[in-house]
Amino acid sequence: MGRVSDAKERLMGAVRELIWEGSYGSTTIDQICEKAGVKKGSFYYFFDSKADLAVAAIDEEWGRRRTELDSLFSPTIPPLDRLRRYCDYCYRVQAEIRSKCGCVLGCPLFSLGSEISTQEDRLQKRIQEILDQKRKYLESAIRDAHATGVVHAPDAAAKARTLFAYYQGLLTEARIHDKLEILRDAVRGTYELLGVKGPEPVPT
Amino acid sequence: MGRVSDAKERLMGAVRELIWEGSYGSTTIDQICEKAGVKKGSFYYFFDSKADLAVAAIDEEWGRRRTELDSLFSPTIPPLDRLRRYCDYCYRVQAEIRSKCGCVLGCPLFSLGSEISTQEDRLQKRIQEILDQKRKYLESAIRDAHATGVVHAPDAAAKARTLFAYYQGLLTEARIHDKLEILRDAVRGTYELLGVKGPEPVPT
DNA sequence: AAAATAGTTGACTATTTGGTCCACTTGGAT
DNA sequence: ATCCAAGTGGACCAAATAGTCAACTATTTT
Repeated sequence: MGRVSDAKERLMGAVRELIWEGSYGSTTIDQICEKAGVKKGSFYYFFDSKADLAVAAIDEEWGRRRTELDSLFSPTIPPLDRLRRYCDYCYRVQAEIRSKCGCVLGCPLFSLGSEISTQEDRLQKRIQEILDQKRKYLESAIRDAHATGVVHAPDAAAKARTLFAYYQGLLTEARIHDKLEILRDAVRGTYELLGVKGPEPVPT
Repeated sequence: MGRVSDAKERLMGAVRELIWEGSYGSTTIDQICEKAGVKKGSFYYFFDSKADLAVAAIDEEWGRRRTELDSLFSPTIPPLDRLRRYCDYCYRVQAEIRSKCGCVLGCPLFSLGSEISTQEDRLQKRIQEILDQKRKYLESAIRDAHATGVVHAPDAAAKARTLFAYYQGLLTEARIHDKLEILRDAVRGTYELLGVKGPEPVPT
């Protein structure tokens, strides 16, 4: 009933782009509204604040990403292949964003989480939760790899933390140096970190 | 000749603290001036802008840090010990900052570099340079470790990039989750990543 | 067609912010 | 002692910013 609108979605899209391309602190509500083609009155009709919008925008995006990760990390795929394909996926995502906006932008959640760690409690909590969920994908892949005997990782959770820190570090380095090629190391680094026996697969 | 002052130093100290505890985008010139006990007129007497001050503040701090790193990574120390001691050092620094301001804050350069990657070109360049220099410490330790035969790392530069990404990822995770204990993994992760043969030393 | 609901608009306010200006003060060199 | 370079203070400005509000419009329900 009543009028219908996609202004809410446009606002979420706008804030995602602005934060990812720039930063949370440097994007203003006016900018968000302009990019979304929405007046401030409507902004405050849908959201209480920038932080409120950011939480909603992140949740929406995570819903989409999760289904992609679910398929990348499907238990039907050999565990090491999951990791290899995840590295490829990250590379492709970054390559795409670079060709679209001219810069490598890294992981939006990690950058945002780092930026606002001491501010915006609600937002921070949500980011922590999502990052924890992302790490779970690695953890189960590593556990399966251990069970298969292809790597030695009796403590899959610990290895996953290590691998996750490495991935996020790499992605952030790619952002800081605006260099896509940095991500080319991901597969090799993964294999080294996991101590994979046997020849490394050819990079794709 | 003329009047003397440490206002410049106070401003650099203030901006460092504010950016580290919060973020670049969220710290205003007014805040910096207040924290430093300096009026805006004096601010603009010494610096052109927030970015200009940030560059100066970073350079000054790097000068101090470098001498500490030089001693930590002294070639007279066995290469793996250098890395172990560096991990300890990072832990101590973070523990200290936490007891001082209540939060784990991670690596200020890395967080800042990620935040402003698409803005503030001059500042960004400087951060890239310093991060590159920091990585060199790891690189030479790894090269020495390879020469000693204690690890197999024919491409020391590549290994250093991997290890550096891991460290920075870990530090940023510690900031995001405000958990010091995350850093406890650093030594183990280092050994796994380098594929160190032999028993891991007891954690300190 | 009327009423109720959902969303839009633009004008408005108050505050914060970056930045300027210049008279003034302070301390060292002569 | 006095001159003058180095540094200070604070008033002031314009723009940017967050946030409010009431009148208005469009769509669905009855």
